[in-house]
Amino acid sequence: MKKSNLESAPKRVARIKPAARAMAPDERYDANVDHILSSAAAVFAEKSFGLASIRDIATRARISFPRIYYYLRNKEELLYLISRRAFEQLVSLAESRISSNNDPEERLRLFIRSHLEYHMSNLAEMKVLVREADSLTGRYAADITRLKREYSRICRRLLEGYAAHRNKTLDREQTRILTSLLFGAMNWFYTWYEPARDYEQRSRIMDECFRMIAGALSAR
Amino acid sequence: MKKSNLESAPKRVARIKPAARAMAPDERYDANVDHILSSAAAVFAEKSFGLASIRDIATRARISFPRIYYYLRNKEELLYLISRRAFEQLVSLAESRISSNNDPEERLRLFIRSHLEYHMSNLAEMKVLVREADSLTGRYAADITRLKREYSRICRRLLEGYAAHRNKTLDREQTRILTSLLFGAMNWFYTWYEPARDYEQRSRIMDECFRMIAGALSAR
DNA sequence: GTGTTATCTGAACTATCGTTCAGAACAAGA
DNA sequence: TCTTGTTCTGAACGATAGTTCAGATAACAC
Repeated sequence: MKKSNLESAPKRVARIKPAARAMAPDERYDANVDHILSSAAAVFAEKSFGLASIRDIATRARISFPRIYYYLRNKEELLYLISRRAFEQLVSLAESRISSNNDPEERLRLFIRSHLEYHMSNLAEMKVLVREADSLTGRYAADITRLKREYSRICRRLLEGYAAHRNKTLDREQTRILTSLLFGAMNWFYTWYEPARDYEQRSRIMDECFRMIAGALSAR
Repeated sequence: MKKSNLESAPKRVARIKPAARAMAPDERYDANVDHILSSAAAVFAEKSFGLASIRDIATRARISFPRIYYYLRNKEELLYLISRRAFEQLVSLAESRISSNNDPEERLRLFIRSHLEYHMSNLAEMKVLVREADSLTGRYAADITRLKREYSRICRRLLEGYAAHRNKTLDREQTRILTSLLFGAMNWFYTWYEPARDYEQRSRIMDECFRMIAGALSAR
């Protein structure tokens, strides 16, 4: 049985940890892919995609390097799957959070919290997502671009909703600019966040971020 | 005569374009280094540091690849000098802009304008600066970190000055967080700026950016 | 047990990388 | 023209990259 991750998902048996004994075959296969992907994310985050080697990733994952090719097609697919997973998780996390509330202000705030919380607990993945945004090519790139646009649209809608709620009118350009500025502010996060120092500031950070984008609507 | 770019600057003769005939030897040497560095910046911006090869850079610069080693020590030094130049230019541009004004609000606005204008006219360099921030090692890395801190401190000071001017008190944490959010918003710029589409929006973008950070101080 | 299929790995292949170097080409002063 | 030092390049180096594959090993059905 072989891998083909762009279209469908194959399933088979393996084990990376002896502990993972009691799993069903499919679960183990998925767990192995997971383990490889998170190791790859860590290595890509540390050395960047271009400077990281398959052998580095295998070492970090504590497996032999040809084993990676049993589960994944090639190096680019590693990056693709890391990115896809991250975006899918971001989208579904955001959607589940904002669905619980109807107040436009609260919805925007929840989106920011959702994005930053995911960022804080998935620093390696986010670093990869942000830095390697255009290291993918062809269908891989197209696929990720689509997801990114989807995610971005959620944010833009929330911003529009919040503006309307405050009786401010934003034209297309303003909405686009403000959305980009907000994503910039949030995506820069991994460059300065140090868990040991900043963990207790988490909600303050999220508040400041909301306050900032909210404030951008004040003076008009 | 040889190169040594961490400490002092060497000088000698060469010519990359026949046009650059009338230059003095030192000027030509510097012009050649410049030409190599800006070609390297373009290639690093396009393919990332890790994926770009010396041969790619030489091709882009239309020179033979060993020639790069006549002027520069190694690949890392290319990245180092690109980064150092960019930061030095950013610092001196910002300083010359804000020195012309004493109003705290205008000074902050001028800093933002300065940063974004530089960004807009040096997209490749900024992309490299932002993405390859930690691809340097040892003294190279230490040197750039120092410059970055210096530049960042300028911004922080301006933010503090502006807050004081509006009778808001910011504690250390808030200042740090807001500075980081502002830099994030600005440094994300290269990911969405398309000259053909956005050139006319330049000052609007800078205004929105200022309004955003100014607005962050409003609601307290 | 045997057979079958899924899983894994050592070894090897080719390409390309960063870097070096011996010497060619060139410029300039004598 | 000859000399001297600077500038440039073709060719080559060792290292390491991504990837493949034949065969070893393990898992399971019978």
